Amino acid sequence: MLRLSKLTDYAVVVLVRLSQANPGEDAPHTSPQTSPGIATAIGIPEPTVAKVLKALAGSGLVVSQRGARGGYRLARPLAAIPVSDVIAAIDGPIALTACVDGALIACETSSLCPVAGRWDLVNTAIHAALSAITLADMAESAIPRAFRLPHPMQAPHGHPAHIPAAE
Amino acid sequence: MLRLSKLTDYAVVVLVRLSQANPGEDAPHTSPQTSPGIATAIGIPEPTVAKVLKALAGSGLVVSQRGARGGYRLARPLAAIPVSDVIAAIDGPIALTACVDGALIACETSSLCPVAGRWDLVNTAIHAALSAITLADMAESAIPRAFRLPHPMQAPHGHPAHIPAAE
DNA sequence: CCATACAGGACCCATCCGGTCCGCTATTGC
DNA sequence: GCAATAGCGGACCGGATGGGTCCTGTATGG
Repeated sequence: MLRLSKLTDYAVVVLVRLSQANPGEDAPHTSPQTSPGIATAIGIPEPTVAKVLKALAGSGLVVSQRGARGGYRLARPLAAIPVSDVIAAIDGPIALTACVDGALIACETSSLCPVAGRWDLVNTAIHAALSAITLADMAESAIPRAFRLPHPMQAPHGHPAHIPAAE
Repeated sequence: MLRLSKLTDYAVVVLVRLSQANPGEDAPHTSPQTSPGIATAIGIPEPTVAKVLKALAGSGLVVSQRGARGGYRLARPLAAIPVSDVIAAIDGPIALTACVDGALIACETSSLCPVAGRWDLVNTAIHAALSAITLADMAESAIPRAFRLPHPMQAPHGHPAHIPAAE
């Protein structure tokens, strides 16, 4: 459950990649990265990357430069991008059910609304949890696990830490 | 995004309903409620309610009594049931992406795994947030809003507080 | 003026989920 | 002991959603 779209996952990868080739976020004169370039770098089909980038640009997470020598650039450093923003950019606003607060019209029509509880209570909690985690936190594991401090968490499992080597 | 299934919503309604006709949880001699009875009470098709009840019973949230005069009863009071349990019972374990920790085989095969971040970080945070909210918290709004204490939360909007009157 | 690269659509297909139905088993009451 | 009740477990189907692709337009730089 709570399945978030694969696109969101891609978005994180794209944003991290964007930050990697953008050493100085305060240096906007860095040449932007093209979507085909990013696609080949991270091993995701280009149209999909383009779609993700478009959504990201629409939400203001990245800035786009049209025309030749155009491309995308991070609008904010990773540390200033909570995952909630990424999710909202790709999958739409964070809401667990359709009957959150905008669907009261549908609730009015049916005399007995099957909603017994305030799901927005849950929504708020989830949004808060998601806002507390930034992309910088998630990107921390993108570096080889061997170089990371031994955390008291579970042993290394899964995630071969996305290798952008096959560029 | 973060769409949780309608079934989960139903599960909450069913559980709340179960608690309503179970005034004393410490009195197990109360006659259980049948799924068709609950279905007509809350206005949800019986097969669907039955499916929800089955999943709930499988996860131990409710106890079932087979045979004639059988039915379902709450295994725990609402205050002891976090929403995370309900979600896990209906929608399966709480995990945002398919590549959480069991899909490392698929990650090994592809040389470049599109996962740049540790989503389980997010998963853990969400699980914690969801575990902190119990059904009792959500059921609080099932009673008429006018009778509730003035909370510093947002103004009353949506959710006509599920009316089980059309029984 | 042309090549590049984003913008914004439409579009198709696989998958999943909500919903229904069937036969089976267990228990109670007559 | 029989029959009715009610949960159990599965299969099954249709609609909706999302992942993925493609095409046309537009803006920019050489």
